[in-house]
Amino acid sequence: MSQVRVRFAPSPTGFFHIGSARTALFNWLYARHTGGVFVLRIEDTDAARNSEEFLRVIYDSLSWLGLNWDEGPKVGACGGGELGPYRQSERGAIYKDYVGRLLSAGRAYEKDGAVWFRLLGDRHEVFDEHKKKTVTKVKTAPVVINDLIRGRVERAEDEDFVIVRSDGSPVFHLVNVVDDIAMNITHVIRGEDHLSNTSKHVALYEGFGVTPPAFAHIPLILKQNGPGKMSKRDQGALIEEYQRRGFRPEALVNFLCLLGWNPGDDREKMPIADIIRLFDLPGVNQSNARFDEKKLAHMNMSYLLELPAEKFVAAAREFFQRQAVPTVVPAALAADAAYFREVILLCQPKIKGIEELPAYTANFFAEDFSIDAKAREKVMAKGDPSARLRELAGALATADFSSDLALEETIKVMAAARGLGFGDYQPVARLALSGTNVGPPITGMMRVLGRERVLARLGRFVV
RNA sequence: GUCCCCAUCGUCUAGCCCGGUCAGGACACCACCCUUUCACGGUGAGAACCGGGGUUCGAAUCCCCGUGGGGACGCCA
Repeated sequence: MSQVRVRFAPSPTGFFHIGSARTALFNWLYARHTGGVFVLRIEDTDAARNSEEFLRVIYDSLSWLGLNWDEGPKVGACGGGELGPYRQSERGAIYKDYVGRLLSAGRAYEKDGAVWFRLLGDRHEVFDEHKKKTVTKVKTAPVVINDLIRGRVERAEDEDFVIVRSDGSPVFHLVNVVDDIAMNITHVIRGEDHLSNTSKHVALYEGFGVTPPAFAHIPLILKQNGPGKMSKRDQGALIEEYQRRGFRPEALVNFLCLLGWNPGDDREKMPIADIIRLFDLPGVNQSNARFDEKKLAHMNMSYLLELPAEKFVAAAREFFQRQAVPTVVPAALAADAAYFREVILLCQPKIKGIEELPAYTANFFAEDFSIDAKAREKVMAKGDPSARLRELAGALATADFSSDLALEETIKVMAAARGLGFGDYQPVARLALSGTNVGPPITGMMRVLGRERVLARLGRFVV
């Protein structure tokens, strides 16, 4: 068989939905797995709802996820191709030509100013409960779809349908099929919500005298709470949201792959190259999957943890730069780059997401941090914190601040001399230094803050 | 209302096609360990074959019915 050609055909509505992302991803994976071509086609027939800005959302989201397209609108290194234009708003003449063929073959007719596709079979009038009106039903031979994921599906289309509106604009079913024919699409991989439409599409293929492509209907993503499929209004539905929150795209991609597909063994976290190698349509599940943000968050953390230092620092800086104006951010960005780097790397192993960073690191960039009342109460309730603080300040006055280990040693020696341990100093030191009882290792904090600031904070802290 | 798809722990899933395993893993939850706080990590516990009929020596696995969930029935895409 010739080269696989798949397509992703989003509509620029201003949102890039997580379900769309997975459809794009599965198409892309199949293209990469088979050495085929991934086509991006923009379904922007609804002129009123489209804009260049909305197109950007699509391009940005796909690029961020790493789903590069071989043919389609030219954006950066992506796009191009001989079978364009790849925006439906620019393909009017092609649709007109295809509709003309149907008209002259008697497979389409005009009624009420619109063009209708004519089904083949006996006709009779019947009252439709759902539409609350009398319609003309057509007794057609059932269409058989050999779905690559679902197997044999049979469905009979039973009413003629509009393919060109009375205002002259072509309808989705028509343009979809025409473009798939014109762009030599071999495999249509799309959401299960289109399974019922497929009988219409197959009828159109037959009308054009073209063998339909292979179909693969992937399961839907259901909202995590409540009934129904995920919609753009649901929590966690938008790709831009994850991008904005500093998620790792590779984590989101990995997570999305696992919604309805698996490598056949227990592996979950895996490099994209492995996924490409293992991915195949028959391995895709048939049942819908419920979205689980906790599992995604865990996957993201896992990727964050292993991110190389410079990439992590860059991701953090980028995230800080995009923040609206929380008080700590300007200070953090104004800070010395080397210092910023030290702070961020100190916190990398401790956080679950990039978005925690501003709050988590706030006390590194400002001296006027507040003291957490609960933490204070806890610390003050045990031992003699005020004495510990004085002793600590004394020891640190001459300590070596160049390494965590040296600091730890200094504190341990000083503690041992008094029959105490590191743990007797850690809580109060943390409270005085950061105002909380959580954070990165205390010696690391001291090293990064430096002697001067550490002593100042210890001295300033009132017991 | 009509049509289509689906059905294993709370969630994502392996196992199903080619019937025989203590029904496995991950997230979440709980306990313990590690520990310098908080995390990470480690160990362990609890947790599922939707129901009913068949077929069979034997059914999560094959068949039928029911129930439940999802989707489609636009001059939206």
